[in-house]
Amino acid sequence: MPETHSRADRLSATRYGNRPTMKDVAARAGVGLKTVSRVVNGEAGVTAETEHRVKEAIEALGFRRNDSARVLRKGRTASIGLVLEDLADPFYGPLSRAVEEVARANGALLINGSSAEDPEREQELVLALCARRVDGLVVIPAGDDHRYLEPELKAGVATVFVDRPAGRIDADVVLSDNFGGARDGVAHLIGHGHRRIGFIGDMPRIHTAAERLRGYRAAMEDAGIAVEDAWTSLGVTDPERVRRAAEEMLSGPSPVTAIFAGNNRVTVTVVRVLAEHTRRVAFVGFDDIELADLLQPGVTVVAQDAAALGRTAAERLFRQLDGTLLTPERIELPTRLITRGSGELPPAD
Amino acid sequence: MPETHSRADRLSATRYGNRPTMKDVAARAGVGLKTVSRVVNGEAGVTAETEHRVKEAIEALGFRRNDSARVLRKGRTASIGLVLEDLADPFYGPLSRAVEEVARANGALLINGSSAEDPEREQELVLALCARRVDGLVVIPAGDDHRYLEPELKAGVATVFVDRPAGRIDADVVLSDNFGGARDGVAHLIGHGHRRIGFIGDMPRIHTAAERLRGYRAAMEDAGIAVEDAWTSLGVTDPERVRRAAEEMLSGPSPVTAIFAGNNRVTVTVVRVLAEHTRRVAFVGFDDIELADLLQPGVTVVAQDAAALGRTAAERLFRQLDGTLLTPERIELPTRLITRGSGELPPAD
DNA sequence: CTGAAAGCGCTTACAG
DNA sequence: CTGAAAGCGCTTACAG
Repeated sequence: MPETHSRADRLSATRYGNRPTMKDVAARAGVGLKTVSRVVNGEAGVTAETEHRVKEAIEALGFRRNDSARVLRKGRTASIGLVLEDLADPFYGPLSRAVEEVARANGALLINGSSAEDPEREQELVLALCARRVDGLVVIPAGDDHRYLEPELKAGVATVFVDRPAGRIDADVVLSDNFGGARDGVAHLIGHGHRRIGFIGDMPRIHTAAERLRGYRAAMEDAGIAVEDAWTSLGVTDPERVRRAAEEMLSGPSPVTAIFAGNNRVTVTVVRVLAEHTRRVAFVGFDDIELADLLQPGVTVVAQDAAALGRTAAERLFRQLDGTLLTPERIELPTRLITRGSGELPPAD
Repeated sequence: MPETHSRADRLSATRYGNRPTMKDVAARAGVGLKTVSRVVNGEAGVTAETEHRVKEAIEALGFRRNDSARVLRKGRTASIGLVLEDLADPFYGPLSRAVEEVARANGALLINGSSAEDPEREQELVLALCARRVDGLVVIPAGDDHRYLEPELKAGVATVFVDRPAGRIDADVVLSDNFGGARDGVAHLIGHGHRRIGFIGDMPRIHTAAERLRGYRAAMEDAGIAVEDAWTSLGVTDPERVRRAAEEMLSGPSPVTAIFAGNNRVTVTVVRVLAEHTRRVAFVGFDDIELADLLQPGVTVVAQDAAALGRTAAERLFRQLDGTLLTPERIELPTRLITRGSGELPPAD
């Protein structure tokens, strides 16, 4: 029969303080502290009879080892921190899950936090994680100066940056080929006859946004097309701003005939604007989005592999912790152009 | 000038053990341990001069308080655990983020884990979190027997279940009105003239799947329609199974004229199948999905508010920790029918 | 096979 | 205003 306890019961007990400890178990089983420790940790050198008595005491008291205390003594916490921009962004779901799986395979738990694209909040979070003595850190940085991490790195906190590089420190980084992906995507539009192509991206201080813009410019230059100021727009990716940017590019005397979107948030809004638009405008977006194949036309994208970014970063993190890895590296993962229709539309004029 | 340290340097230092401690700071500043503690924690009663000296020592040594040690002494860890099915599922992104925001507002960090819909893995994760002495737990359960949590609840670990109820224990739970939402969605199809309506859902052991099926049956019964066996299909939500289920319902001598999907994973696949289908089939899905408004026709859904689920649960968790909350409750959040076209199609015959 | 002592890095309770 | 001692719940190193 399961006993039931009212919440009042639970609270009357000063929480946490009155949980049974190894000392309580030892007293009840009539053995020494170290013997309990041996049984709890499955160490050898305990007679079956003693072990049995200890296990009974553990069961009877509802003992559960306090890993906080263990950690203090052992040095490693078996936990890693993941700092990203926004847990709610679909791009980070598969990335987080991949990091978690690698952590799990290495016996570690994952502490997660969103920086909300705020450098101060990033630093606050990272340092809170360091204070908890996480063994390692996977960081999608919001800021561009990470010298605040120097003492931590020196103290041995493993660190890998993902999606964007670290600023002003030497650290491992795993990212997508943002430049090449954007260049290919824009070249694809040019290949389909477009010359007036717009670029709408995230804030220029964000590394991926800057790189993708650079890719756009490179493709245009390769084709000998001079980019007009009115064709590029960088800024926050909220729907209102992106919508305005798209509508401006699409109006006026010589509107763009194609748009390249700098990330998934931008894509969602631009696709909406284009759906309301009468003239057909070609479109390619960076990042794949769900159901992109079912829209009319299907949405052509430059896809990056978010899970692979997370997996690669986490694996490097644990290799740092093993001591296998000695030199910080920059790893670039390829992107993939997926053609579905929107990027293959010819210019409307 | 930022110094740079090779990874080898960092590793040669026995990690973690050789971080400066308060004792080191005290020695360097020529003060007692308690004085350092006072400065670090911003407590009153330290002269400006002493404080200054301590701060200099902290800076020089790169001291960062070890919160693991602090936690051991204080009792509360200022961290909460969130166990969900799959971090990569877009339904859980906004939910996690909402839990994180509430945690942050209460000064707590979030430890995150995926159960992968496996009851054993859920238990393993939950107990690992308890061993870390998280202050509270937000659980989207995979299993249906949570008696293993009894000792933890008794010890004062705050706990709130979300999306699905706890099994065999008395605990707070926050969920959507799965029954009512599904019933309304199916009634909507019936209102548009459908009588042969299919239901494709998740595994029947999952509470939400069972409730939504019950809602489907209730709507059919209210309309006096006898449900044929071939019209319902429950099981894993991977694309192959769902596709097969949909195709079977749509073929044969008297196919369904409408389909109700039990969750977002099912919706994505069914919408794909219907897009390939020549005959027009009406559709309503449980859970909203991105870009649903841009498909042809727009996808009518029964939307639940994932962020509200997370926020409500986390807020209750902290109210438990305050001692404000005394009786476990079941909170049901309403769903909302969003009509976009697919659910308003008339029967094809 | 078993256990007493010391210590991990902090905070608490107390004394000066 | 300041600090020495004890203790949080474990593990480590050692002795029997």
